[in-house]
Amino acid sequence: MKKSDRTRQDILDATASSLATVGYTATTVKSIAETIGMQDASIYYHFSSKDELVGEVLDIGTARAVTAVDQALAELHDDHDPREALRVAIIAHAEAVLGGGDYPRANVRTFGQLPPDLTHRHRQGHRNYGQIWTRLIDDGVESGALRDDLNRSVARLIIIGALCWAIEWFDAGGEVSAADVGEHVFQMVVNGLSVDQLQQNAVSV
Amino acid sequence: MKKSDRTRQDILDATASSLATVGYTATTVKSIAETIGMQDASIYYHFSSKDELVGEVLDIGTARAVTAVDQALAELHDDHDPREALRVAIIAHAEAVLGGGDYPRANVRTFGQLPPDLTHRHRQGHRNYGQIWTRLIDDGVESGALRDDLNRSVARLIIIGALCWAIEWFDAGGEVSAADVGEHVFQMVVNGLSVDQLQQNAVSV
DNA sequence: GATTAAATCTAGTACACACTAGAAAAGTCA
DNA sequence: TGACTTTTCTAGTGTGTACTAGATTTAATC
Repeated sequence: MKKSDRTRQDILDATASSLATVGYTATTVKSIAETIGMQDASIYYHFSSKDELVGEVLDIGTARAVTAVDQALAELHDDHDPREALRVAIIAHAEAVLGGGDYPRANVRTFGQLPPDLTHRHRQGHRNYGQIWTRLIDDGVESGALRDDLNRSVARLIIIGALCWAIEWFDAGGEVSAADVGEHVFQMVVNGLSVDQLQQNAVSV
Repeated sequence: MKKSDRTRQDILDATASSLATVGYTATTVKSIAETIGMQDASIYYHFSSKDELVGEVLDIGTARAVTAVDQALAELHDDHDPREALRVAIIAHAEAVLGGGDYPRANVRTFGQLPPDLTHRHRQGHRNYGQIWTRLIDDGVESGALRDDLNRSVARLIIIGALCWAIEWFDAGGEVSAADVGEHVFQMVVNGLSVDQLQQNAVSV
């Protein structure tokens, strides 16, 4: 029993790592097996198919991303500014997807290249994740902290998109940290790049 | 001679359409041939390999995106606000990639799922495209219109990322147009979502 | 209309892939 | 140690892929 669980975990880890770095197609059962020093056929003792294995990795990935954001939000004070909640969530997402483990990265990296079955399987998970952000934006608008003249759904997708796409260019070993990327996204989408009156005053004070 | 050119164009079009909708792996030589009513082997009379064909499609895609943005910028007045240039470029990009033809869409859609050779082949094209945006941001910062406290490279990549990822959720038949998405990205990253003093004044006037 | 060139097709090859069947090995426990 | 279970391996199958060779048809030219 113990042996099986450990091997199973090794397979999941190797798959997550491969998906996160080379994507779905280049992640072959054979390459996974080689990574952990097994024959490819042995994988099928633990998982009935490649897609079941990949599906499980992606499930773990979404769960971890949700947990990371939820946890960050839970640490806020009760009377926080809605913008601060957005900031905390954005940075948590950035750290989970860019700096975190292979599982959330595998999720974002393989988005758009999965076979229809797997895409469908994770639709609900993505919807749940989206709802966290929907609530954050709704809170901001309804409290008067965020503008009400933009389409909230579009705004939500733009924020998530900016964060997800960062996986394509982010360099884990570079000078810019995952949290830095999150902070930049927050500064841009909430405060804006423009030098406006408020900010000019703030600087001159 | 004429026949060959037309067939060649049909192959390119079918490939662009397939890449834009189902991605690189699901775009097979056989499926391309079926789309235009040919045998798969006949493709090889016009192109020496799948990747040469795909490469040509992607070249056309980048060229069209660059042209779209350049053209939009060329129509600006000489004494335009740097923010207006950014706005025009963002909307042009959004329309080219979301509302435009299959070629630019194929580019974004297949990003991150191409074999190494093809990725390398297009690195220079992407770099050139990025420089357009680098200049736009530099102009904005140096003229004092945009904030100087953020990493310009990160800011550039976040803007492009938000636009590129939109391809994953944008619905061409929906209520929100490609230009709307561009306008939202501009409003968010330049003016920000936050209701600040300036905007409150503007509303109250 | 005959000759040549261009374009497409038929029929295959070779290979990588996910996956299977059954034998062999490794581990477990009396 | 010996019987049993769990795990892994060896050796394959079938399928889909990019791609090739050579015959065959279609179009252009004189």
